[in-house]
Amino acid sequence: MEPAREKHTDTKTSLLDAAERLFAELGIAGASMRAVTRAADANLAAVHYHFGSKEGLVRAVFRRRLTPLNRERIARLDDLLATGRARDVEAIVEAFVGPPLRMIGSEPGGRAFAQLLARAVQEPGAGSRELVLEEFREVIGRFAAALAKALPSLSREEVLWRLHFMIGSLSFTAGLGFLVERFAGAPVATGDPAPVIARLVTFLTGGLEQPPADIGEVG
Amino acid sequence: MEPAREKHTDTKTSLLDAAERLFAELGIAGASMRAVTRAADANLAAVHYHFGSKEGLVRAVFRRRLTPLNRERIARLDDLLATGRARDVEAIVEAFVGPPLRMIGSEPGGRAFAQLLARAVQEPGAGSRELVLEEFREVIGRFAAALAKALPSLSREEVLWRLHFMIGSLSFTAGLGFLVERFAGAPVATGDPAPVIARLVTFLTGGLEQPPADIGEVG
DNA sequence: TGTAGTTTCAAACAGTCGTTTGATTCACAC
DNA sequence: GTGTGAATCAAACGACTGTTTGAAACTACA
Repeated sequence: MEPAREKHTDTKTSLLDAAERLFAELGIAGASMRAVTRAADANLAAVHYHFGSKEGLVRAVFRRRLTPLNRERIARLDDLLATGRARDVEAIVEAFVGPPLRMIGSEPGGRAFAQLLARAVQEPGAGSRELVLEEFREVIGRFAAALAKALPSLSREEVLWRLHFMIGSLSFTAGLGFLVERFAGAPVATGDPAPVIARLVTFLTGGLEQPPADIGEVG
Repeated sequence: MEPAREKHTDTKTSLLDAAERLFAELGIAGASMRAVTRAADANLAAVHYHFGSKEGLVRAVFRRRLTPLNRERIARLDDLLATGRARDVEAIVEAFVGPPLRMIGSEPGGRAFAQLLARAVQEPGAGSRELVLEEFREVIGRFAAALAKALPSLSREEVLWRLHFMIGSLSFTAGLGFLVERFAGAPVATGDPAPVIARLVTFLTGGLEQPPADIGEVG
């Protein structure tokens, strides 16, 4: 009755790849299981056999990339702290935004997954938001603490807000380079994310290093 | 055969209000017309009578708020340019992010619409992305030009990228304050968006005023 | 070759989707 | 009253949704 544990992952990964791509293109709600299984050259019932339900497939798609991604972020942060660069804001920012943006250029389904991830945080239903937030909890906590130490003039609340703004820029950028493409005609260099990372790190570092905002006076 | 032009807007606005709320809560694909018409105390066929189709309803929901919102942004920018504050980056930023964030606190469905808008830019299908981008075209162009003049050390491409990052932070913030709420327990002051606006303006101004990123060296 | 267990398959399940229809009700001019 | 077009209504359309079923195909060990 129970499906095999870690054996023939052939159709399983085919389903994950197809789901990743179609979820990104059509949205989670918009990608039907028939479309996913057709794209994966698998039978309609294969999803329920391997993942139990559509929601199970969604969770598996996210976990496959999100867990190692956040592991890399934390490893990079640990490396910074171990080598005495705990006050290097730019390096901390790079450790946060670098891995996901590099994933876009390196791994095959990276771009699709980045789009999917950017949308999932705000997309309701399917429990994708809760899952993503749970996967992010440790990373957020670690980087918030690191930024608080690197920017001692900021209150903890201020640090969290700026981390929030930072995630916003990253999410928007990871999701699409469309805005620049669309409004500038600038041929965004797909494949090499290094310039985008450099620009984003510069921008975010400037914002993080600002003196605390004066929120006393209300217009 | 043709529906009346600008007459009984009663059920029409009821449908718009209900659709705005449900689209934000459940997503555009997730909110069925049956749910919308039930929430609006209207007949199922009312949507097709007044808006032609679900896509027509979606477009109407966006247009109702987006057009005056962008008009206000441009009016504020014009005011800045007319009063000799063309180099005041902080004021330009405020003119861009202030109106949508203030809308959240002031108008009844403002919060729902902000959520909806934040998602629509990245949500595929239903043509909502194209519609929103079209509504934003003029605003993006105007603010890109203004920022380019206020920040003469930046190339046009660099300005567009930073505007892109800026929109990302704004979109993420307008969509939800959930991150700060979730990870800090900080009771985000709903109703009064002034502190959030002040924090965001400070952050973005710091990022915009950074010297150009060195994208020559690739790690 | 026999048999147990994993995986795949076609077919159907009940339910929901957006849309359409044709009749009915309503407001208002004559 | 009569007539006219806007507005609302219940009911149904075909298509599509996620899920379930039970049999068939396949693999591997005896």
